[in-house]
Amino acid sequence: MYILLNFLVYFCVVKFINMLTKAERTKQFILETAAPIFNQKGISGANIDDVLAATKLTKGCLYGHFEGKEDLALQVVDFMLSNNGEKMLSTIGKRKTAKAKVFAFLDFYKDPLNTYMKGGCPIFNVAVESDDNFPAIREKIAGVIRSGQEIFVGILNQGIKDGEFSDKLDPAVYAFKAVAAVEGAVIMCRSMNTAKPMASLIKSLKVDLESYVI
Amino acid sequence: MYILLNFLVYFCVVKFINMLTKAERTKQFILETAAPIFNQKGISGANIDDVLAATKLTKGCLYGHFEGKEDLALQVVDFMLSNNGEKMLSTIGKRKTAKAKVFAFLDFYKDPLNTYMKGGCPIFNVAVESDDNFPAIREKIAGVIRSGQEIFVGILNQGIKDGEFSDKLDPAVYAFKAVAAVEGAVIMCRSMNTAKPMASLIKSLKVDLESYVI
DNA sequence: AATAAAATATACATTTTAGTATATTATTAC
DNA sequence: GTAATAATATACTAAAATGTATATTTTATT
Repeated sequence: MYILLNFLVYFCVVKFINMLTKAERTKQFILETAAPIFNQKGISGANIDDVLAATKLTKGCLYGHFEGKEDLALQVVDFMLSNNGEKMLSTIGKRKTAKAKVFAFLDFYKDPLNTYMKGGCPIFNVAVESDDNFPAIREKIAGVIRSGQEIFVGILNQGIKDGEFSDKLDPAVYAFKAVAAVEGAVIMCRSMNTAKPMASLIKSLKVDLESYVI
Repeated sequence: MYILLNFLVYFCVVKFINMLTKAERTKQFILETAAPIFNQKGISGANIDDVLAATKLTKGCLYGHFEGKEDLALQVVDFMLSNNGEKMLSTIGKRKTAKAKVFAFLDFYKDPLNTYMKGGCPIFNVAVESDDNFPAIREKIAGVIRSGQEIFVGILNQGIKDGEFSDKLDPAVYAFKAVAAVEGAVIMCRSMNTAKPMASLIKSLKVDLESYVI
């Protein structure tokens, strides 16, 4: 009788609800909470005590899940990157045509002062900090940028193949330019504390692409 | 006789050569040496001992010239910004036409792996780190970006006035796009450890402008 | 319900970094 | 040339950050 009850409780609470053990959930919670701290303060600027204060956990707990600050930083970066990737893919995935996908990508950046994760784009934030200091992380970021470019180029190529775009369009050049511009703009807008120039930039990048629409 | 000699030595060594007192030169030397450290490691990542090691000076000396790390960081940022501004203005100033000025600006960024100051563009490096953490510095950067945009827009407007460009060109939009793209590209290239995409980007931005040339 | 294993809390130790007091040396101006 | 002043060096203190040992509590399984 009691055994059955306990099993039920265990099943409902632990397994059925999310299939995650307590420890796994705690670790995930730490990563989720630490991510915006690292994204805002940077890897060097963020510190363990910030994370402990935000999570209201203790050192014993944190060090039970992570070997140290370096390990935490690395996993936080991984978390931010996969998080960002998911969000971007789902944004683009909702659209059918190549043009719609590109437009959705551009619109993703329309509000640089209120990024989905506080502190701006994690990819570029980490890119700037890691290029000279953290070679392992730099390589990780490089991989993300490269694969992002590949996806973007793939979309444009598909557009050409489908007759959406003229073959005068150079996918690699447009993809690089669009990402560079929009990300550079995020940084400029955040510094100047205004989203205004971003709107015209996105419009302009759309016009550029439109000029290749058949 | 000795008085004359001393006066001569003083005049030649201290005044004639550079008009700077020893202390002023030391301070300048500290700023010059600290700048690339801060530019590479960031404000949070850089520390006093790094600067002491690089300058081979001692704490007593450094704290004689700066109130503390915060003061040093602030003055290093100022140094980097004015340094960058001078370099850019001299680059642009050498050119006569608006088109040549813009092209010179773009070419300034052609080698993102070997920036004139180690660590990439100081403006954007500091912009990324300061946007959430150092409001005073953020405002300083914002001012530099704004005045940079004004200068760029001024050049384009002059170009329109002089009949170099069609008045279909929107100076504010092009200026913002060019800076955002080229700076975003610096970050991407540095992360991926290749300057290659930058070349096509610059070419593309030049082609964009050419389309407005009358 | 009981127990082993895992997760978390507490208190402490270590390391790193920033900052200061004082002594020494060099510079400047007479 | 010398005295006053400023610059620099040395040795120490203070604070902040990371990391650890151990105790306690919670979770997961029977």
